[in-house]
Amino acid sequence: MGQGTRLSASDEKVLEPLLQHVQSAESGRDLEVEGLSSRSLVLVLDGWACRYKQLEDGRRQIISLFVPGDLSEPFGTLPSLKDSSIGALTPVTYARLQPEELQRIARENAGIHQALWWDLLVTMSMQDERVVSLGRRSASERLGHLFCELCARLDLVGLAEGNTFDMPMTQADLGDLLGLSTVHVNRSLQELRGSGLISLRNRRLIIHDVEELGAISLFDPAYLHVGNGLPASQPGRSTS
Amino acid sequence: MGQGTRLSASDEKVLEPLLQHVQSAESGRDLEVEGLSSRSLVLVLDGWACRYKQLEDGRRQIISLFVPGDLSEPFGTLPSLKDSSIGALTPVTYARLQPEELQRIARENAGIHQALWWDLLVTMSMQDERVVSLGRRSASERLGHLFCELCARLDLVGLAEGNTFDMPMTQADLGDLLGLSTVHVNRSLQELRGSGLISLRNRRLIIHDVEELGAISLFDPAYLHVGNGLPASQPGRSTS
DNA sequence: CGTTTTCTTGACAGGGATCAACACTAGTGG
DNA sequence: CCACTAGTGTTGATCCCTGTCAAGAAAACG
Repeated sequence: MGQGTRLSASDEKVLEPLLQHVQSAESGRDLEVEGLSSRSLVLVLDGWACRYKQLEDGRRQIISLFVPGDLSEPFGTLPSLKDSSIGALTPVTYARLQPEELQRIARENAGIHQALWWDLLVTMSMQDERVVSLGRRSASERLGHLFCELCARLDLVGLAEGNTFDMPMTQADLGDLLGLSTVHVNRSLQELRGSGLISLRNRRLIIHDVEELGAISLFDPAYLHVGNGLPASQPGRSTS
Repeated sequence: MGQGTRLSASDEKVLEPLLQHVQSAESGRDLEVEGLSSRSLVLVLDGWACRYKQLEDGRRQIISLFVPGDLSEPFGTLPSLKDSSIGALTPVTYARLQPEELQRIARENAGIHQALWWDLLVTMSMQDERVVSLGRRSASERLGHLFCELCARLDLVGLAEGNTFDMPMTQADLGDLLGLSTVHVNRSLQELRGSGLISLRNRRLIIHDVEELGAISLFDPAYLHVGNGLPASQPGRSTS
């Protein structure tokens, strides 16, 4: 999932039964709360959500972002990534899946199985790249890098028109995601606007010069693994 | 792997054949280089290594740390985490594994299979926690948090004596791992020493007050998932 | 419309980076 | 055993990126 484009039409049909428990949540609500022992998976259908951790003193860090098509836990079955919460950044429509159900389907369907491994791979790669951003990129580089990544991700699910797309995150949310204060996000954003690289009005982002924005933020799309197919082998699939 | 303690003696025996291709590398050398298409897995037997990315302008970010017992790629088979390099932080002895080989063993041995999933889970949890550190913790909090984590990890593989253990990383390495400059690492280290929380001489670290160090760095060991067994179900293992 | 959230701006403080020496330590070879 | 060298640790001085506080403008919303 993540990039469902990789799934064939018949694959998608297999997933339909999963979409029985469709729910929705308003912006700011939690879909899953930290520490809850029994957790289900969340497949975001519409809106943006995130996984985050909150420190005792209130500091908050968003760990990963979910746009439509994204699955909350890579491979849909690491039930113990539960020391973080899942929150809605906008009003969200989502399907709540039972891990066992997804596992059963994956077992019976090679395409789905591969797609899940691919999703896991991309998720981890993005996580790596986020570490690089937080550790070594400046504020505006982080923003530029994020926008380039989002443009690519949203394009895969048909939510980007060229280099324009909806970016419904609040500046405070961006700060929590990129490890910056709200005020500094605002100023860095203006810097990017000032250079003519982007426009951001009414929650709509236009990247005027993707090449240049990617260059200044040291963005190398390789880590998203789009275009290249699946890696040769995946483990765990013992039935042929 | 990761925390091999979870493996029974018979499990360990199964792994022995993997240890045929044992190699070693001097400090600073790369075990695997970014971009190389065919990669094998690295199981660290002795010494410390890391996975890192280097930006075009020279900035370097260490993404994860490998101590003895650690496997370079979670589940041993995400061959495309290859846009990063693996480097030796100290002289390292390691086994080079073929992904297919490990997969075969995992398929035939439930214990190994579970251990690999557990390793993947812990790896991802640590990665999450690193994101929180880089995004929201101050310099000395990051150091304190790292030391607490290391103490727990090394203890699992018998490399910690109480709260004392070898910490062979250079201050420059620490900077690259925690997103700080070398100089600032030095100063933050002195701050921790000054508070009487730690001693660090001759590459040997003593944590004098783990409780306190954990408290000031907002360290919550839950994410390491030690003590609690494996989560109820793992995917991908379709043969019973 | 008023109310609340979000966005902007300014002034100021501070954590952390950078540059540049200098002190140690350890390994090298004579 | 003693220079000699290279890498690492330590310090000081200085700069600047980013955080904090606070208040006003602009949107979003019921």
